Parts: sequence; C-alpha cells; structure tokens
Amino acid sequence: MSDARQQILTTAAELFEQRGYELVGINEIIERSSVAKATFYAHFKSKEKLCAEWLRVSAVESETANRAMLRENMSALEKLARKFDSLKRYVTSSNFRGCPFSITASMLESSSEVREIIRDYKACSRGFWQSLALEVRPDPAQARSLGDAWFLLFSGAVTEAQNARNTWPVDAAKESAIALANI
Amino acid sequence: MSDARQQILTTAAELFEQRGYELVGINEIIERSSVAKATFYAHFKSKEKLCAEWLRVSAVESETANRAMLRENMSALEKLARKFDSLKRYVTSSNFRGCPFSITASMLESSSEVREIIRDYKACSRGFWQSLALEVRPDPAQARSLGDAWFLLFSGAVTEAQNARNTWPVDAAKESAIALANI
DNA sequence: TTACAAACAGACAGGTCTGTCTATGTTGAT
DNA sequence: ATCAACATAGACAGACCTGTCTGTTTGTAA
Repeated sequence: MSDARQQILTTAAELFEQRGYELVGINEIIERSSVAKATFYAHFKSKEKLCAEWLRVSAVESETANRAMLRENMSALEKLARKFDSLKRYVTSSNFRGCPFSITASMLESSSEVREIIRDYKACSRGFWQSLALEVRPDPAQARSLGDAWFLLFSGAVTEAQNARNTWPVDAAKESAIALANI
Repeated sequence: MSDARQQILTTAAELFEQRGYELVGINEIIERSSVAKATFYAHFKSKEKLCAEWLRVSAVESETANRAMLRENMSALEKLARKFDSLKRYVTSSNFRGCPFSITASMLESSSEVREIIRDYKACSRGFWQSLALEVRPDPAQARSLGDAWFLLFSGAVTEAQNARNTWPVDAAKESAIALANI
C-alpha cells in the first residue's frame, strides 16, 4: 500500500471520527495529509469511496478484536464487563462522537455501498454478542435472545452517553446486561 | 401564531424527519411552504433557530404524550408493551430515520442551543421510563435502575432498527425489557 | 542518461448552501 | 383614503464543496 494512500486513510479516519463524514471536506483531508488533490483522486475515486474504505477498515479491526476476545481464557461475564469498561474509556476520550457507523448511516441519503458496509458491520457485531451469550446460555434460542439484549444495551449506551455527555448510560447498561445474564 | 410561521414549522418538521437537518435546505423548505425567503427570515433568525424550534415542539409533544400515558389506567407492563408496539409502527413507517434528536445531535458541530434542547429532551425521556418503572419497583433506586435499562433498550432498538432496516431490534428490546421487569 | 511513474501545487468549473437585499403587491384598521 | 404591517419574487454576495485539469518536480530502474 502506498504511503500517500495510508496517510490519507489515517487522517480521514481521525477527522471523520472527530467531526463526522459530512462535516469534513476533501480539502482539509489532503492538507492535513500533506498530499496533493490529484494524488488523492489517484487513490480514491471519490469522497464516498474513501468513506467506504474507512468504514471497511474500522469494521475489520473491530471484528478482529472481537474474535480475539472470544478466544481469550476468561469467563463470559468477565468479557462482558471488559467490553463495557473499554466503552467507558472510549466515551470519555476527547474525540468520542458516538458509533461512527450509526452516525455515518444517518448522514447518508440512501446510497448503496456504504450502507451495506454498515449493515454488515452491525450484523457481525450482533453475532459477536450472541457468541458471547452462548457461553452463558447453552440453548441457542436463549443465547440469541440474551446476545441481542446485550447488543442493544451497548448500542443504547453509546448513543445516550453521547447525548447526555456523561457516562451514566454505560454504567447502567453494564449493570442491566449482567442482571440479564443472571436471570 | 402566524399562518406562514406554522406552515414553515410543519413543512420543516416533515422534511427534517424524512431526510435529516443537514440534508434539507432553506430553499426547499420555503418552496414547499409556499413562502418567500424574506418571510422565512422574518420568522426565524436562522436555519438553526428553526431547527431549535422544531425540536422544542417535538419534545413538548412527546412529553405530553408520555405524561398522558403515565396517567392512563393500565398496568405498567401494559404501558411498556404499548411503547414498544408504537415504536414498531413508527419503525415500519415510510419516513423513519431513527431518533430525530440523536440524529440531529450527531450532525452538529458543538453548538449550544440545539444541543441543550436535545439534552433536556433525553433527560425528560429518561425520567418517563423511570416513572414507569416506579409502578413496578417500589424502591426508588431499583426503579431508577430498571427505568434506565428500559430507556437504553428503547434507544438501542431505535438506532439498530434503522441500521438493520428491520424490526427485530424492537421485538428483542421489548422481550428483554419485560424480562428485566420480571426479575 | 534516459524514461517513466508518482508525486507535487494550485487554478478552475460547476454546483451547493445560507442569509441579505431591493422592489413590488396586498390587506385591514383607523 | 391612507398608512403600517406583512407578504411576495427573486437577484445577489460570499462562502463552501467536490472533482478535473494543467503543468512541474522528484525518485527509481534499466
């Protein structure tokens, strides 16, 4: 992968996460990347293609981390707790703006490629929570149900922590997620 | 309230809900309202003021409905079920795009007035769920906790129903909300 | 050395948007 | 009848945006 391309991707990811896809322009991206506009368009056909690539990379990173966590030697409840704890750190970090996937989806007209990446990411993410729940509920139907609840509590916590500018949603979601596991 | 002002508000609400604040321009709003641009700016100092007014009105409507529901002669679990059932109808309606408040918040730079309206709305909404939970849990601390869980499940369901373009999150959230109530 | 690929700078076209302004009706109360 | 208040149409300024294009420089490999 070319240096310029990587630099563009890194910068774009940073800016998109900080301020959102629509509020960041190509001009700012190339300036901060120290790259000429022609170089940008040599690597990415359009701004939307860059967006797609950004989300694709983010999705792969997230899924890799999830898979690694599933393999770890630790109880499911411990993993659950860790997930919420690391969300709490993310929420308190300076450039937290909510779930990049959900936020970007809400800025799109209807589109095609990007929407699909987001849908796939969310499906994969849901799958992670269900897999985790399988370690607590042997019955697949019950595991699916518990995993979905965890997924939704997590998603709600992300959104409302951003709206409230406070971490209480993360704590509350964690507590309820554990309560559901112990039914 | 002037006719033009009301017409603008109605049209803007419709368009903002359908496509989001950033993706709807003043020109489209005034054209669809059959109102001149100067008239628009006589009633609203800026597009952002219109946005604030739109959300203020929506918040009042929502809070009024919530208060009315709390007064109704019905079990808390029945009210809970109704909330999710009406969310399901909303999700399947043509112009559903997610929670207008959360979506608009994600499109703002940092701003002040609009952010505050959103924060207030969310705090009020959280209060509704906690009040509802009080009918199931006499202990205030437990009620707060259960109400928060319901609030977050509801929020997660809204977001993920939009991302998945499917109603499963609403069903799953409803199921888990009831399970939490019956612990 | 020569040749070529890949980067550079930055002007430009063509479109968007918000918000201001002028100049012209229309209407209802005094 | 007059006048103030409110409405109209729409041109315009000024700022943004994406994407294209020209022409130049640089680094590397044969």
